[in-house]
Amino acid sequence: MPAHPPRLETRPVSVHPPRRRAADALVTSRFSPPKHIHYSVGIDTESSTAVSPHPAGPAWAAGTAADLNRLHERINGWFSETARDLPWREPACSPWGILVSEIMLQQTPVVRVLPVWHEWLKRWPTPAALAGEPAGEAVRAWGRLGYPRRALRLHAAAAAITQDHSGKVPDTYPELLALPGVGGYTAAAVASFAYGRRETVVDTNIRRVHARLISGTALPAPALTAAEMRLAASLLPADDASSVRWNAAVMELGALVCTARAPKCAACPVNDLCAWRAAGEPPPSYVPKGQAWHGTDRQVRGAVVAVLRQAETPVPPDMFFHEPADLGFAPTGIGVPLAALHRLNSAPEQLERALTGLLADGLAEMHDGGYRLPA
DNA sequence: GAAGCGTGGAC
DNA sequence: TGTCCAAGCTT
Repeated sequence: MPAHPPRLETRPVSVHPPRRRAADALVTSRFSPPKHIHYSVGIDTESSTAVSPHPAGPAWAAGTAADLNRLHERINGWFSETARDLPWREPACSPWGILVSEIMLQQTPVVRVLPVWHEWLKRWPTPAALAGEPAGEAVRAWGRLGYPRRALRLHAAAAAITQDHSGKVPDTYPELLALPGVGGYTAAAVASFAYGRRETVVDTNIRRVHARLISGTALPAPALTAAEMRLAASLLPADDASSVRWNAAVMELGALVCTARAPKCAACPVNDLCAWRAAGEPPPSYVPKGQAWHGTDRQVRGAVVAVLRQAETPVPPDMFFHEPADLGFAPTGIGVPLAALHRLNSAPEQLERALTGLLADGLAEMHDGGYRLPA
């Protein structure tokens, strides 16, 4: 059955912008609302599940324009007072800086990204600068952020931007989506935050806020659904500037207040409107399965990449399969990650799988009979 | 659609 | 200590 867009009822509503404090200058300047906002409120009239309240939810969720405006006012006001002064939110931050931040922030906490992001932008202030160096340098500079394939893809994205976009980060969703390592979330986030476009940004924070506030559930579904996208789109303010601010504000609310564990409902600007609270905070309907770590191939891969990051010359296979002490390595330099690798006591087959996988993924290559990061 | 992919802080 | 989880993407 062909998909078709839901019918939308729209009507303009004017709202006053929240008061602005001097301390929020950095944040509010990038996410500055217009003097008079005219929301064109979209209500999904065909897919009632998208915006319908939890049966026990408060009256606001009837989905009227006034209700939606209340949400916008409250959450935007909270954002003005509470938003963190992150460097990629500064008006002077380039689209490249924002793209780099979005890739680094995938599955990775802000506090760990900050120092690496600063070093990265200092060393490679433009996509062309990064594209001009070997991919292995990107993996090295990635440090211990995790998921080093992201570094590889960011390097590939820089090359694509340099070759196909004259060195300028593209400003439309489809062009961004075509870049390596850029999926639906990141494409929408860069188009919104770097270029001020009206895009429906949906990340894990926003999904969780919507799940609780609107749907009345403790957690969103295991995977992003079409209904969630429709809901997010229906909540998005109509004009570009307001939509950008709303995207950032809801994400920040999920990151700081509406957290996965122990949400700080007392500090929430919309706690009286929350369907999940009104329903008595029912527990999640499913238990998310945590990722195993100890003893896994992933753990071995990580330890091997740590060795390659430290190595200045190709690493012979023997060094992975034998005790570093037996090979005469002091517990310094490359001896440190080697010792860590051997403490894992992984089976030779597991080590073999890790090395083979790294070669297949382009995170390692053979040179002079040894393994090294891609040159 | 499910599985695979890193890392370290918080509780 | 072990478990959970963080601005996802790719195959």
